[in-house]
Amino acid sequence: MSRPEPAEVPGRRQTRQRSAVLALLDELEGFRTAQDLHALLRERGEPVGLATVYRALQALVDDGLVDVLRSEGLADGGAAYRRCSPVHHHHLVCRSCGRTVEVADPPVERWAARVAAEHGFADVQHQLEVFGTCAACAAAR
Amino acid sequence: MSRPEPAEVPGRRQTRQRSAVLALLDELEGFRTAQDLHALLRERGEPVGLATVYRALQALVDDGLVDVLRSEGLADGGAAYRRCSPVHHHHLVCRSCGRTVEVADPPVERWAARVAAEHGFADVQHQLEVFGTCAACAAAR
DNA sequence: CCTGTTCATGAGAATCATTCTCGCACGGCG
DNA sequence: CGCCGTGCGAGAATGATTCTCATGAACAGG
Ligand SMILES: [Zn+2]
Ligand SMILES: [Zn+2]
Ligand SMILES: [Zn+2]
Ligand SMILES: [Zn+2]
Repeated sequence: MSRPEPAEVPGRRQTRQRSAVLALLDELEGFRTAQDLHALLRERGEPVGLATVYRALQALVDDGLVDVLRSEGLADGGAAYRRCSPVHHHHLVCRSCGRTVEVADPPVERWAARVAAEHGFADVQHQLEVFGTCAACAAAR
Repeated sequence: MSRPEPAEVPGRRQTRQRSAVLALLDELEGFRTAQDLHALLRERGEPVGLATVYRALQALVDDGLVDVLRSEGLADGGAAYRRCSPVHHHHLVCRSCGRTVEVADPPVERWAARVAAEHGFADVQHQLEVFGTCAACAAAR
């Protein structure tokens, strides 16, 4: 279905490893840790060094093609990555399988800016994530 | 001024170290890392083992007396802790000094529940933090 | 107050995700 | 085809947090 692959960013070389990481992320529905991705690539016969996976993910995050989640909602103690749309959005994440839905909430955007201004804060950013158990996982237990 | 110290939770022993950690948190305005707190206690002549600081903080978080922030907004790679009120709230945090204001946003509470329900998610939780530069830090640069 | 049981402490080792080091391979370009 | 600079990978290094385990303190009962 979705295979837009605007994976071309000037200054970055296109290598087998980087393409493999992005291709894998394109197929997965939810957030996955770097180590998960590394293991999956290895299983598929696309051997990529762990350090390279981290580097590729970092580059993708910098280029805005991938979102990173550090909250404790998922993964015991590691960051999780997901191929996301480049427009501002938030996530509704399944705690047990990682399945994720991108959601937008215009009201919270304004609210964050307003409350920050009221308290004299500048340079405002916000971070909003919703965690839960998806229907499939709820049924499977 | 504020010295309510409801530090009594059944099943937990009251020790010098635990009291010291909570007392220190009561005086600080913003989020601090475990290692920061450890160093501060040491400077004050209240020597507490680092492992104990971690254990005390964990207990306080479990008891709902302290909030923990894992986002990358503050502290390079570590969790930060703060004495917070026990009612549900969110944070407006200064990226540079850690100063924090507790804020409430009823609308987002309803929004989170609704959007989760629409997608078949149960057991919903949410997490919202706002980061910025406070007036004092903005002036100081 | 005295005493035993139980839980907390702390120094250091262990864990674990992530990053760094550095020699080697390869992409892109002339 | 051959160069230059970047990307790769294996393993070491880092850094926060947790674990281990022997010792010491809290607290209920007597
Ligand atoms: Zn699920
Ligand atoms: Zn937003
Ligand atoms: Zn500030
Ligand atoms: Zn809320």
